[in-house]
Amino acid sequence: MNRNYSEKEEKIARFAKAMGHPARIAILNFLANQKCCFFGDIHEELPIAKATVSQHLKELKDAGLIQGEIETPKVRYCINKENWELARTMFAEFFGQSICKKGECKE
Amino acid sequence: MNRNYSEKEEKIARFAKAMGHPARIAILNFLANQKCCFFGDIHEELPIAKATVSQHLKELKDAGLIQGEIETPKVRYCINKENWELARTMFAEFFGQSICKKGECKE
DNA sequence: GATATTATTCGTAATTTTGCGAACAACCAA
DNA sequence: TTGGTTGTTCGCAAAATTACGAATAATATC
Repeated sequence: MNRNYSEKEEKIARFAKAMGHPARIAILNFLANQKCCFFGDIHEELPIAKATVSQHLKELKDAGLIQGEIETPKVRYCINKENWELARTMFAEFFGQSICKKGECKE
Repeated sequence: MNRNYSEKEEKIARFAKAMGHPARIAILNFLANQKCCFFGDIHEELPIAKATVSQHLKELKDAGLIQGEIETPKVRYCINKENWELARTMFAEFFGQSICKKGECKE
């Protein structure tokens, strides 16, 4: 047992964890395509109770991937563009790592 | 409450969930850079017990991101290149979605 | 056969996640 | 003031996740 996790590792894991549920992926898809973004519209799209939708939205918000603002009596949700870009970059870099670049992988 | 989740949504969520822990990100980083890939080497890199490492490896394997083969008495782990590519593509597509392309997002 | 090496599996505990309905809060309208 | 609409929060239950040490399996070596 040796090193701890780097901040980068923690960060990408945080994003990934937030994306680790189909409902949250569906929400992000929905918001990314901007078919409007009130809570009710999101809820309508999903096969789960509103309390559960609210919970998923909170997790996405806590992870920084979305943001919400009150437009009484509704709440408008949107992608957090800054962090969306950050996540895009981090995942691209992560998967962009060259495999076996040193030819150490036998096969 | 309306539609169910698409297979694509389920799939990307599955990948994301597997990546949703710093230890598993660290493992993937390690393997992607091929500093060798025996269980012991991976365990050495991480601040957790071997039983826990084994569990994380199992989850990554179940998600399809890695594969392992026995080279008695050791076990060699590697990135599953096919699914790694699939994941790379899916995440790129996911984040590549244009935001507010229809100009519906006020701000 | 006895022992050493390597990694998985078992059993267990603590915590987190997921999900729901009911209750609540905030505001507007009648 | 009494409702009506919209979402969040509360309280709870079931299931999954994370973690560990001990036990086990599989194979080599003495």
